[in-house]
Amino acid sequence: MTDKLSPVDVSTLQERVYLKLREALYQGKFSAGDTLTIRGLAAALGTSAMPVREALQRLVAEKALVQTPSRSIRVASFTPELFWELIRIRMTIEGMATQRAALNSSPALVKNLREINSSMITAIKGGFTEDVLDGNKRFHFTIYEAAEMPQLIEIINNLWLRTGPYLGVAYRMGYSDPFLTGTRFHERVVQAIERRDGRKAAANLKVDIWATAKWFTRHRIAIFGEYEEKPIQIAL
Amino acid sequence: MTDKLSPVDVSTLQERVYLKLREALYQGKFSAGDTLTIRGLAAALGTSAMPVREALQRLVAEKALVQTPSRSIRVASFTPELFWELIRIRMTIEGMATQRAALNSSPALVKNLREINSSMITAIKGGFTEDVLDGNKRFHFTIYEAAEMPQLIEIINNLWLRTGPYLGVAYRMGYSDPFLTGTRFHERVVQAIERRDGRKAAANLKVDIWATAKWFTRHRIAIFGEYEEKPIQIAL
DNA sequence: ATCGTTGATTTGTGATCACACATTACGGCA
DNA sequence: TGCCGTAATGTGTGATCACAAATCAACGAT
Repeated sequence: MTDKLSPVDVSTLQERVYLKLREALYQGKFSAGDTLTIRGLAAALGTSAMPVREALQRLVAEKALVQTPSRSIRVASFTPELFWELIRIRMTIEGMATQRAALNSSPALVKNLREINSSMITAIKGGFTEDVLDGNKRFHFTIYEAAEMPQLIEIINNLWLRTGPYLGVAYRMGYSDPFLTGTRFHERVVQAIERRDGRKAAANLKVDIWATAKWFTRHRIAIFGEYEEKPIQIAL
Repeated sequence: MTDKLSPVDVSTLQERVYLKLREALYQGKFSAGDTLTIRGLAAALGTSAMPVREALQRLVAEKALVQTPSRSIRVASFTPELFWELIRIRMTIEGMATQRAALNSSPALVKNLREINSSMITAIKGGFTEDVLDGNKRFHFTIYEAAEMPQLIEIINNLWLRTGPYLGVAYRMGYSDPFLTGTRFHERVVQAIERRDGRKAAANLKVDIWATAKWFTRHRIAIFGEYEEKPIQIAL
């Protein structure tokens, strides 16, 4: 009898506000350097200041937002140096997760990854850019889940949140080429996972991350806020 | 004229409360599983509830504290699985930082590290356990600073905060043997950095982390809260 | 004795307000 | 026109309060 009941929503208002803002950041609805005000967001979301305030501070703690010395809250913006540092960190950490995932390889996992990847390809050809973004995220995190390291996934999630606005930029501009080349690396990752070759899997995944990042700087996408000094292009 | 003035403290109350709680966690003044109440801490610190509330939520966002489904806030406690996962993550990330630090090696850095390490040894022999803890942290972070990756340091800092209570346990018990063996690995790390051998440096640092963690489980230190189910001892 | 119930107390959440500081706009003076 | 005080507005911080949910204690029934 009781098993027919689905759990009711017991989340707090603060939590829902947090998720909403997080989602908006992921989708690049805010651009780097934007100032977010408590009262402004509270009015927009139809709540009081309190929940917004706590959600914002949580995002600041997660480094998705930054607080200026004058205590106003802005969307984090990168210098090229910080951007490439983050990419290097992602390559190391997500490479680690991939390596462990390969050890836990199973036919079901491989099949699942292949399906996601091919659905990505059709989404790219069809021009459904939002599906492409979603598929890319699903592909990566399906691997990371397979590593069975919950704390590591939390960390990776946080890193993605920081780079989130970037992919959103590509989405807005209608670009999808970096993802198309990405699917080729994805296939190589899957093949390595299939053979339980952790090193190869990690190596190809790192190339995927690197190639995508490289594409952004090659196209000089406006991801570096003008708030920072010296937005110089650097080679890896 | 104005250069004679030193800057005044412009930090917020919330920030000072946060730092105080963080420090307490580092020193292991709270034990795993303890419940922290807003009003209780506010009374103890002589502030209102507001700053405490925000400091606690920041620590929750950083995973130093956890929030139960009933929304009470506790000091995070580990299962052995989560503990070893964290150690593995630390080995990878801090290994990465060490590798890059070796590339930025300089005679000054090597000299500095040797001094810290030898001061650690005398602190151990003298029984100044607090200095030992401090020296160990200084040794590691001097290396990580040399990597010149600010975001990476933030991440490492957070990982140390999560494992913080543990070293505090050793401090309370008056143990210092894990640190004595640690200084031997430290010396090997320094030698590798001196030769700019990133791989060797990272490898020895990983062993240092692993050996310290191993010591804790070998001595069955009570680091795993009874709040969790199945606190089983596992081998790496 | 064990379990469920009831009541008292504690606790987190969210709203509202006062205040100090930051930011902006305006206006006068060089 | 350019610069600098000054007023006006906006904004984060911290305090306080109301409320619902959780926790704990005492009590009674089985």
